[in-house]
Amino acid sequence: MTVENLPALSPSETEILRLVWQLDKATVQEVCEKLPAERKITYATVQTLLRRLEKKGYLKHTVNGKAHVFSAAVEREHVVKRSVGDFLDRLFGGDPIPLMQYLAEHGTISADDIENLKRLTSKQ
Amino acid sequence: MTVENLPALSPSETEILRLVWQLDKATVQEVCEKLPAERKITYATVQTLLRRLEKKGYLKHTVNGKAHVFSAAVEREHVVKRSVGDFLDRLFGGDPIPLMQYLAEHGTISADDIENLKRLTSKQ
DNA sequence: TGGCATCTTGTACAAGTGTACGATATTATG
DNA sequence: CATAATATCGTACACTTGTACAAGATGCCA
Repeated sequence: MTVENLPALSPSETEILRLVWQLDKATVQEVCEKLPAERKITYATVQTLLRRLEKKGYLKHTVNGKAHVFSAAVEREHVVKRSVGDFLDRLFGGDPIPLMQYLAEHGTISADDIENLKRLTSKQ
Repeated sequence: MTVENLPALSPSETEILRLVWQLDKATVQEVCEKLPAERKITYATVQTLLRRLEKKGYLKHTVNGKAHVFSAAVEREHVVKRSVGDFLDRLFGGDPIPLMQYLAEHGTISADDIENLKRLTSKQ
């Protein structure tokens, strides 16, 4: 399943999906624990979001005891690609340069980081 | 009015807002014309989105003849800052480096561009 | 085996979103 | 001034999203 055909991710769903990626496999509880403390959201809500992510095709689950263990059903790279692409289109008309510039100016990005990036791009 | 207090932008609203920025001032028609051809959306829909953007506080309008002329009510910089910040949080847990990397690897970004960015950051 | 703790499932519901029709107002034009 | 063209405004409506409760299922421990 390519990401292209899947329904779009809502902001909250994206957040949850990221945590599942980070944990590789995760139960509802584990995702809850990984949430930043200031993000007050109940177990039940996380559960619903995981369910929706599965229904949309982004996650699958296996059963372990009574708990569901969720994991990615599509490659993270693909999701990132589409998400960044969409974001870029909407906010910058598709041009990545202004975003790079913004990050370079306002992000906590050092000259070293950029040096590394430069190496990355020139290496192919 | 700082952007902080304003209701969040939906994807479609963001797209329309970007066009208004691009045009500086724009009527419904002008925004429609600026839309990419493959984006099939009616005049009425654009109108609604512009109205909602105004209601949310992102746009204001003056009247010229029978047409409304919309323009930004908040600084683009601020909106970009918040949008990028939110996006970064959701998809990358707030860390800009992976996004930079992604753009460097997959975007159409030349080594020259990066060189410029480097100059940008090291200059402060 | 009985119950506590923990899970999932079903369901809910208000608000937001994407999309747009129909009615009404306004302006330019013949 | 009548009318066509063009605007806006009110409204609609199905779908999504964010958030969550309540009820039923399941596994664990005494």
